[in-house]
Amino acid sequence: MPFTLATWNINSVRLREPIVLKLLEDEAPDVLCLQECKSPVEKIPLDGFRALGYNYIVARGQKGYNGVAILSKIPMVDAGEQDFAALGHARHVAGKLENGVTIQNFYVPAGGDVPNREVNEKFGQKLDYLTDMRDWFNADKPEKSILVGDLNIAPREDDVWNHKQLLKIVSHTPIEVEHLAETQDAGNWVDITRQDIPEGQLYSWWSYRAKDWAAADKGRRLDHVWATSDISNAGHGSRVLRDARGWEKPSDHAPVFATFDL
DNA sequence: ATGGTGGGCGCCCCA
Repeated sequence: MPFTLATWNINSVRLREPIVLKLLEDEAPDVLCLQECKSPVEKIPLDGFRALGYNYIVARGQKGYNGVAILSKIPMVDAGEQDFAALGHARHVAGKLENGVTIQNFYVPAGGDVPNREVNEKFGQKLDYLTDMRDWFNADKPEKSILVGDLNIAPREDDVWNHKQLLKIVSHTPIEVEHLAETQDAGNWVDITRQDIPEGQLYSWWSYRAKDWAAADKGRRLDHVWATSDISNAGHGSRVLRDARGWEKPSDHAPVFATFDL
């Protein structure tokens, strides 16, 4: 059975309930993973999602910051969470679907402005978060799993608008890219988006601070869809719904899609 | 070198 999944950093699920509903109505993915919900779980507006058939929902939240959720039309038979790097943040939730696939949904710390853990605690927390992910995957190798989320790292030269100009900018520094690669290797994860779209510039985030985000097109690919190597061949049809960045009251991220024939 | 915008919360944090 083929199923389609999307991941979207929504930057407040309460403020942007209308565009979440629009995405679910227009595109109808079987599974939608959200990050930066910025809401306690009990204040997430679930009724509208349920009315569209997303009856299986797991979420983790806290007041004002972070927060992740998985909305699914496919029954979920198990759920879990991990507090990587012991930050006490709602940055991870996992759900096992009835079809045997496990979804890992992550919101990796952004890491602040200065790429030096000696002077910027947040950068150290970001690296530690990735190291903890790596160790977790090494200790318990994932199988038949899909990892999605805002990983806050654009690893490839063509994942950013200007590689040289961003080498010292948090999200594209070599040490972050190295940490991400170690995490990816530890879980035998395959980058499905780049398996499908191997060539060319590809972004999923554009800053709010640009006068005209589309004209400037100074984007970064921060949002990812990975799959374990045992199911990576089933992945296809990846795309970034760039249009959503131009919707009414948009998130600064666009949704990333992939389809799996399993 | 800097400031630009946006969300949540409440006199400032975070992205």
